[in-house]
This record gives sequence, structure tokens and C-alpha cells, in this order.
Amino acid sequence: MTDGSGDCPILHVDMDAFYASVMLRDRPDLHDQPVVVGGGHRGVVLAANYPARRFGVRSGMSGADALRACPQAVRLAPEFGAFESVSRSVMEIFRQVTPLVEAYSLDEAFLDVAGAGRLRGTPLQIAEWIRATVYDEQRITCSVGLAATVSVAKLASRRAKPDGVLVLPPDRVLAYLHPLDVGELFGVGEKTRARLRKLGLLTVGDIAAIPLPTLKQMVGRASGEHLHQLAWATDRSTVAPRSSQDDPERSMGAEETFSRDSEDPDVISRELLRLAGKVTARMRRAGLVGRTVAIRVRYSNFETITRSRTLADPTDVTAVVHAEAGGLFRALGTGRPIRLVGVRVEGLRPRTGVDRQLALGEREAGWSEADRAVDRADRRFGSGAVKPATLLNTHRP
DNA sequence: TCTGGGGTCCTAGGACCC
DNA sequence: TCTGGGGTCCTAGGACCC
Repeated sequence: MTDGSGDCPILHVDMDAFYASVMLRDRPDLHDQPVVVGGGHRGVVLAANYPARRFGVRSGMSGADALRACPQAVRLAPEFGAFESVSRSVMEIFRQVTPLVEAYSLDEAFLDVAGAGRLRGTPLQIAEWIRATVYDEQRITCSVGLAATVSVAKLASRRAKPDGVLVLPPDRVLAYLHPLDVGELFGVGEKTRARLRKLGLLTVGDIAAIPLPTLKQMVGRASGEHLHQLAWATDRSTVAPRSSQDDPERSMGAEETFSRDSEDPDVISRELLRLAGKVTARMRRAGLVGRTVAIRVRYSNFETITRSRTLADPTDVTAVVHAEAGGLFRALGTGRPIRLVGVRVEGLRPRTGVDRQLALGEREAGWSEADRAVDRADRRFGSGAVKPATLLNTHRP
């Protein structure tokens, strides 16, 4: 190990402007123009390429704000199928290096290459191999941060962007970290940053200088612990690939913003049914059942509330989830225009299949059978081939 | 044309049990 | 009769991430 990356086996790989890069692969004519993905009617910007960023366009901005910042930007509708496909291919490239790949999102992953050394060279050489291979195979660029812990690797990749590499070895990390603004830390957003500033904590070094018990008193037990670790770069140095078997998702949900606010109970009930169907179909595909049904309602003034109820038995039955969601919604009362509704099922666990049929009443067993028939039709004829009568001849909101 | 959709984790209060 | 505490579950909200 002669390139100084030997003590930095944790890699954070982050695609550059991922959605925009994928959309532009087959549009070389647009490469030097500002391009925005998403941000249509009532939507936000999902990604902006670097030319657009020069005008101040950022992901998360409303489409209207983006247009104001850069009126000449080309707007493209996102193609999630393509994003998912590229993501799968890229993750496969990572797994050629090590099985220790933690997919953090479609376009980011942590890798632990400590055990990969002999075959592939130093962590830095591995990072460069990954960057070259991703570009060769997918024609998109990525940036890689290398460090001894995951949060520092993530900071490093951000600083390396676009199309770069940065190594932050342990003996240099505190000198790098401590002058940074607290807002740079992973997990410190706008609100926490403002709160820390009020407490006189402006830089990461300020946080590091506070004794842990005092810090906990100031910001709470978990946050204090978390911030202390980040400030001293003593956070997690392991990478945990998530296996669906012993570590399933905690919750699954679906939500949708109406194209126009609605207070029509029929419109909302139909939407709750559609969302419940979408969520439970995903649960059945993943072999999961859940006990808590939650709804989310966003009113036209953006006030957002959640209501939830825990069932006696876990379920993956569309009709059961829809009935609970409808009950929770009706309990809110009516009369306020609604912008968004969502349905989420929490407390997920693998379906065992044994206790289930016994626990189900006759009626629910019937619904469950109906769900499975719909799933089979969806697999044969494509999603949405079969739907409840109330969803026929209606427009999606 | 102001503010998407998918998640995770934490906090806090009340219920309930020991 | 009065007093105390710990642990867990449930619900609602909020912060944060991509």
C-alpha cells in the first residue's frame, strides 16, 4: 500500500447527477445545456445536470422555482425503469469487488474493500477501477470517497464531485472535519443546524469540543451520541448488506399528490383503494405482512397529519388495509381541501403462511384469494390488468 | 405552476403491566 | 393506604436522507 489509501477500506460511491446522467446518455446534443429531470405540474426537481446547477437549480426545488432560476433549461420527465435498471447494473459492478455492498439508494452505495485487497490492489486502485468500469459499461460518471468510517467516506465523495476521488485517511480526518460547518454533517439538516447555531455551535470542531454528557443534554440522547461520533469520526466502520430474509423493510407506503386539491370523499376513497392495492401488492411480492396501517393527509395549506391503527393480526390483504385507511380518514371529518393522501403499512415481518389461514376469518380468506388472483393477472398481463370496479373509468389524480 | 415520493429513526406522552 | 419505578406497546409528529 503505497498510495495512502490503505487505512481507508470504506468506499462511498455516488453517481453524479444520477437521474440527469441516465436521461442524457442518449442525448449528446443536450450535454452542455441545462437539463432538469422532474419538476412538472406540482412537482419538484429530481435531478439537475451540472450546467443547470450553475444557474442555482437544485434537486428538491419546485418546478416553478427551477424555471425562474433557469428559464432556458430543458425539462425531461423521469424514466424510473431506466434508473432502476442502471442502478442494478452498477451495484453488480460493485459486487464484483466485494460482497460487502450496502446499497444506500438507487445511486449510492457503501463498500467495504478491506478483504478485497490482495486481488484488486489498494482501496484507491479499486475506486478507480470502479469509476472506469461504471463509465465503460453505463456511460455515466461517479465519484468515490474513501475513509475509515462510513460518514467520512460520504463526506469525501461529496467533496470529490463531480467525477472525482477523495481519500480522507484517519491521520488527516480531524483536521479536515473540524473547520467544516455543522450543516455538512450527515444527519444535520436545516432545522438541526439552526438549533446548533443558536447554541453557539457553528463548526464540527465546536461540537467536538463539548463533553458528551453536555452535548446530550443540549440536543437529546441519541442526537448527542450521533453528533459526537461524527465530530470525532468514530462512527460505524462496517458495511451491512441488507438481506430481505432476516432484515426486511420496516414499512412500505405509497402516496400521491392530486393534480388538483380535492375534498370529494369518493375521489379520496378511490385513491386510498388504489394506494392500498399498490402497497399490499408490493408486500405480497416481497412476502411480507404488517400490523399497523397508517394514512397521511396533506391539506391545501401543506399542513400534514398522520393517523395510524394497529391491527390484532398482520395482513397483506388489500381490502383490509383499504378498510382501515378509509376508517382513519373518515375519523378526520370532512370539509377541508386535500392536496395529498398516502397509505403506509408498518411493522412488517415475513409472512409465515402457517398461522395465517387459521387466523383469518372466512371473509378475509376470500379477499386474500382475490388478491392473489389479481397478482397472477398482473404478472401475466401487466400491472393494472385487473382492478376493482370502483377504479374503472377513472383518471388517476 | 411554490413545495414529490420513497423511506428511516427519534421523541414524547399515555396506557398497561409487573 | 400511599408511593415509586421500570419496561413495553401504541400513537402522533417531526427531522432527515435520497
